[in-house]
Amino acid sequence: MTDTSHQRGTGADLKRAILEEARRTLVEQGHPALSTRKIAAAVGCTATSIYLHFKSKDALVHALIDEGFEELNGRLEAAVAVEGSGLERLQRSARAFVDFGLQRPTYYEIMFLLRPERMERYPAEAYRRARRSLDAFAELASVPAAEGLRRGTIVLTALHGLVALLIARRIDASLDQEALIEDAIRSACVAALAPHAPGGAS
Amino acid sequence: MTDTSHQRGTGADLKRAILEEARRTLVEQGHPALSTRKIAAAVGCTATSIYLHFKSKDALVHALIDEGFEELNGRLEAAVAVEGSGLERLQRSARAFVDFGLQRPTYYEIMFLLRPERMERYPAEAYRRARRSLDAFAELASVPAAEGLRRGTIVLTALHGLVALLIARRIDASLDQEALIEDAIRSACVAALAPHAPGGAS
DNA sequence: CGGGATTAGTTTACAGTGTCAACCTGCGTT
DNA sequence: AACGCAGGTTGACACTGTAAACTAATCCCG
Repeated sequence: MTDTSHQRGTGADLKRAILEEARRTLVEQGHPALSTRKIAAAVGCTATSIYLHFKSKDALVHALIDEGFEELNGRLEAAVAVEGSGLERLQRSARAFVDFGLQRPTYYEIMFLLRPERMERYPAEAYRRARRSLDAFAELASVPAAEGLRRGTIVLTALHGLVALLIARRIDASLDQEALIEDAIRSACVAALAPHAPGGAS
Repeated sequence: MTDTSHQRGTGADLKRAILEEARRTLVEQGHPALSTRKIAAAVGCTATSIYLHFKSKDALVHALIDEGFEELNGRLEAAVAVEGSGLERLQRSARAFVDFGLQRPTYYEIMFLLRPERMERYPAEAYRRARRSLDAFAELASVPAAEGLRRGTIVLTALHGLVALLIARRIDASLDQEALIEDAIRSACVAALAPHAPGGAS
């Protein structure tokens, strides 16, 4: 028998199992329900074993954050790829961003709603990947070209506010949610591509 | 001696002291640093004594949330009161909202960044007061009148996203923050007062 | 084939957290 | 004087993340 009672597979199997269980808990019960002990119990190991495969609980969450950005970036790339005017593509990207947030609220939470200064440093290289959504908006909103980053950031903040308040159920229930989203996206995107607002110099 | 060693004042004094200490901790160290035991130690009572004056830790946080909304509403009312065109007043209100968030980030956190479903029910009556900021925006943005609530909500979401990402330091550091805020506010407010976007029927 | 070194787990323990139940204590009232 | 109660305490429970020390199996090398 290769089965030695403890040690499932090479040990990388346990890591996979931990990650899977963490993902399931995240999706089904949200980030605050993530507990090393609960994961360990579900997976059949002790809580401390998790630390053999992840430096800390935060590191485990980072892995899930990466998954989230992978999916989000995929959606954004797909949205940008479709033909259309600049405004159309920007709007489609925005819609993809919002849809991701509403369809994967628990992922959105760990990706955008967690205060980063309360977590261990998210590795710089991963952080760069996390910024790709912003880059997408910046590129599409580069009407005066030099202002792409600012315009893109403004679009991102508007969308983030929309998603954050929707997820938190802080939006008046009497509003038609779909109409609200449509309208908010249109406002943000049109403003981003507007020629140039008067008042600011340079 | 009226001093009976334990029992400071009528007991309402202790409640005040607890609230003060909680406020100080919140402002100086943020919401996650709020701990019943730490507050108790600082105030000179036991952790459980807090529960004589507050139903739960959440109830204590609710009290702080109320304080926050009191200040925010005051600022908004002051901003609206100043004379000017509708756009000007809307922009000033928006600016007041953003300034509040940046100057009182820890208050902003418990008011808007905490997932409400994870807290005990915030009393309905208090919740109404919390909505006054939205009402302010809705009133100012009531260009087609019937759409005031939607337009106001969109302004609120845009501002919230801006503040949330600024507080979380998720905004590219190379951007001029002041210019970003100005631009974001202008975009949101102008869009809110735009005559009517084409495309949507009715 | 024998024997360290390494790997992958475990047990135990620590320092926290919010909160509940039981107990005590001194004051005001009847 | 006795009662009751408001306001406090002690101690406990069930959690949390994680560090230290220990154990058992495997791998590689001489």
